[in-house]
Amino acid sequence: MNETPHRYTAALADRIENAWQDRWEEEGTFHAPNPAGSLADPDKVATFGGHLLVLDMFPYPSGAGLHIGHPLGYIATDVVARYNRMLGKNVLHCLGYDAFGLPAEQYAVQTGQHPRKTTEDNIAIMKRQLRRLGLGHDDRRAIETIDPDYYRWTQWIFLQIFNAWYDPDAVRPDGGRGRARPIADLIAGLESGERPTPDGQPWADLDEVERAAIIDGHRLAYTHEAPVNWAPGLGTVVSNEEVTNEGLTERGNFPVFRKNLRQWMMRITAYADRLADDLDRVDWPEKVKLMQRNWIGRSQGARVSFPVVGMDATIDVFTTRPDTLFGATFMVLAPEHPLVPALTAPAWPEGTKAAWTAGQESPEGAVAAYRLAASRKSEVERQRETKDKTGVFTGGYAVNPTTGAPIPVFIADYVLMGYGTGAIMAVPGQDQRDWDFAEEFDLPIIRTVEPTPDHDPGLAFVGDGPAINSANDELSLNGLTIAPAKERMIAWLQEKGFGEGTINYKLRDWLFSRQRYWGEPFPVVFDEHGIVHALPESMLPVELPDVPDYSPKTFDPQDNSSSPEAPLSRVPEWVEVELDLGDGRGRRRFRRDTNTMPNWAGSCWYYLRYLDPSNAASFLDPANEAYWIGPRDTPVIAGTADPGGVDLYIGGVEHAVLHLLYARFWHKVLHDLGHLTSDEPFRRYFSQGYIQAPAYTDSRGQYVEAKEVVQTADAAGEPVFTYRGAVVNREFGKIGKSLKNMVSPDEMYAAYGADTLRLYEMGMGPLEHSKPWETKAVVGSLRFLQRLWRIVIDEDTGAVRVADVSPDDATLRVLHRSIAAVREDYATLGFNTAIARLTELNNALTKLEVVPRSVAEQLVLMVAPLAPHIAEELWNRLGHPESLAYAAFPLPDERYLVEETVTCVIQIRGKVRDRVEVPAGIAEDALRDLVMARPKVLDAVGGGVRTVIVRAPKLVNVVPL
RNA sequence: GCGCGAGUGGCGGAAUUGGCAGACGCGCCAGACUUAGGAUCUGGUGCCUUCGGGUGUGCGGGUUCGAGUCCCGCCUCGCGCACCA
Repeated sequence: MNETPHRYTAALADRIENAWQDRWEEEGTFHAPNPAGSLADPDKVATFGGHLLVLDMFPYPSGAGLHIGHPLGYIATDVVARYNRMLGKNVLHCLGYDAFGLPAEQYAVQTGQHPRKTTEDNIAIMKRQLRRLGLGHDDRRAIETIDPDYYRWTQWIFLQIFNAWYDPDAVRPDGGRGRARPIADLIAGLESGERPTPDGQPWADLDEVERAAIIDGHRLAYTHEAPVNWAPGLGTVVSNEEVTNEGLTERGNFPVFRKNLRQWMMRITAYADRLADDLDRVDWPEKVKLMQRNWIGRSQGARVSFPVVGMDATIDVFTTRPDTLFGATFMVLAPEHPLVPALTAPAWPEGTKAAWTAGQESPEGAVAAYRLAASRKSEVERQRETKDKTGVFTGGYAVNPTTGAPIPVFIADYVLMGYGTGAIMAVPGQDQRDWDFAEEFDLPIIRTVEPTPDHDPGLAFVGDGPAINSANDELSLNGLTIAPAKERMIAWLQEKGFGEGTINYKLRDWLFSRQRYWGEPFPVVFDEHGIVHALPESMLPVELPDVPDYSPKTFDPQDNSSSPEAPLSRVPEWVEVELDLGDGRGRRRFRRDTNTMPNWAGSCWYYLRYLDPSNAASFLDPANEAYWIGPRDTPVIAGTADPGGVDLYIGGVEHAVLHLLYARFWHKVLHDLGHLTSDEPFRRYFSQGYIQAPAYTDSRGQYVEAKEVVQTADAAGEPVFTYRGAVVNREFGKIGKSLKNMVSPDEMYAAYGADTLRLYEMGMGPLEHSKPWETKAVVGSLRFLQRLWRIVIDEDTGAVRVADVSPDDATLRVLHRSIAAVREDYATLGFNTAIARLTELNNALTKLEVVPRSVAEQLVLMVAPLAPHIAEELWNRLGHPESLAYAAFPLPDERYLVEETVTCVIQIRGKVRDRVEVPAGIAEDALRDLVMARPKVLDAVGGGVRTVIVRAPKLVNVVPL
């Protein structure tokens, strides 16, 4: 230790890193000036050559602190940010905290403290851990969603949405149709009679409650009584997006039941088309675009009405295959379908088959039993019992409009109430599910598409082919393939009034209220008629009151008879208020809403507040919006209109259909209402991989503490892992408490320093890949920094050891090739290859007796985005008192990028057999002559030459006869 | 089942338009320094080999002077969706 007192060690790194972090903070090194508002510095803005907004996903401060997987994306954005500052751009990079929500509340309940206390404690821990990483954040913009100055604007945005409706006919600036408009426009239209009321009654004749119902039926945020996802074990309802495909809550894995409750909804379905279409205008991973498209689930088809026999009613279905309507031999309704009771016949009609009755005396008994059984099943059970078709006959019949034939109507749980109309026309010939049901219940099967000759006669035919058995007196589809047959059928349905072409979506409206304490209160009140009133802006924020007990009322997770109880309902003095809403009606008594917003609310717009964090007059100054995220002249996707938005958003793929969809929706509403020039929030999104760490299971399959596992090798040299003497099994998985494989960044800071950790995480492999963490490999990154240090600093004396000499030609070539490659790699997020190139240069300089100052300085500048502290320190010791944060990134000199001579590879029959140094500009003929005279070539072509391929100057391939 | 992505040394991973496979790092081997080394430094390291060479990018075919890269057919793994009408 003593012999090299100035070696770069973890201890030295610790001193250097802390010192630079202090200096950056004192000098406000990473403060990005705004064009307008409280952070404005227009003169400084003008000094930059362009601007860049890089964004990390909004972190949630967990109680456990960070693990080494968390910083991966933060380091990557920091490298991009630092690199772009060195290119002369005004770079905005900051980080705030998403602090409302379930986990904080659960942690608070567990520890018996107020969620504000635990949340703030957790933020403090996370801030310390992240500061130690040396991220170049503008700390003036570190917002927190729980801050009333922030959620005041979350509530304000909610009111914007509440006070808006979607006008599908309004023309947008981009020429498309459909946009949000102020609700006042709708009311004015209703008042003037320009817009009729739904049932045609004059507006003036309606009472207050009736009017409110009509208006609320159009609002983009509305309360609605409908089946929602109720999780008794969590004590709250959750959105569709928060239910896993196993029918469990994303948080906590609690069973979810459908329950009719009045809840806040967001009319995201109004934006379904734009949310799907505009994916074409953003630069996102195809995989994530696909996930959103699947979630929106747009499908083209037709709505068809089937008259019910003996009733003045129709069963409406949605189908993507109207061309197969002639083959519809029965219908199936979801058990919950509202028409079921009316359809159910008093007695089994003539022709009822035994299999249709489930052994019951009457249709009523059969239907009731089946509906009861279906209602008792949780989502999990319904998902699990796939394939086996069950159902019962209602005793009712509907008429196939093409044939006039009565067809039986069944209920079955393979038809879901939540999709389409909750009813289907069953076409067993062309749909395997219907085929299975038809076989099970002995129903007729009519093929209406000619199957291919090799098609299994025991299966439905879903492929394309000519229509058969598809004609009546007015219409014949026979011979047509699917696409024209659909067209013809839709035209006929429309003409006859039986249906029309339509588009169906899987996307449902967004359930927006939660029965929890730790969230934003709704900025609304209800009057004595139950009518919702928005609070005037002057009453914002509606602060979250203290409650005697903030823990949610939870129930047995399986108890679907329970109902949610919001903690805010425990403070009647807060709930019951007397207010003057400024509507000219004076002080009146109201009830506040005891629900709170989901934590998606705060994270739906945080990136907007980053742009103008302390604006008290507005959520965001338009000048700041236009500057940072306004649409660009050069579109991010060629051939489309640039949507504007964040330049680079890096984060995990887990929010592909949650946060990323919700944020796009809010952004579009705010755009429609004229608050934003951009119409997408994130013009470029990059999905990072995960860091996985080894986890170990013992003989019982239990996870054991990974830190205590010892690795040895058996006789064959294969690794063996033992825990307290017992052999354990290694696997790789997500880092965390559950797998007992936590690795904290604090451990890495202590053992190696932050720069080493940064370098290691960026060097592991492509950012988008998931890759295994290996603590023992981190030393490679430390060695890199030690060599870098040694290039500049004498390890014995601590003196700067570079010399003011001119670099030799070979060194200049390595240097400039590195500069060109590293620039390219930084621009494309290829950090692992950038590090490889820097390592090569570093190793080349290590071998020099005398290191030229100019080369060392350029290396230091190039390393700076990755390992900023050591770079700043070396830059400083090299005699530059200013921070290198805004120093110009090295430029490659073209002269050193072209080689004078290159190694030409000589292949014989495609195999490398010889090499020769040739001038880079050698002519093809000269090279051929030179190569053909080589002894190895002469040996090989004794029998004559078939052909010679010359790719001057790098390759010649000689093919002998 | 449908869709998407990926398979390269012991490991993580590199390879413009098809043109020297394995950059860079870990590990491993040898050496230096050292009382010591799980520090640091230097060199080596795909596999096989009779040391000439042979062989090699999941498997099988194809195109080409030449294929990790392009085409066809499989296999395996990962992710997403899934009774979506």
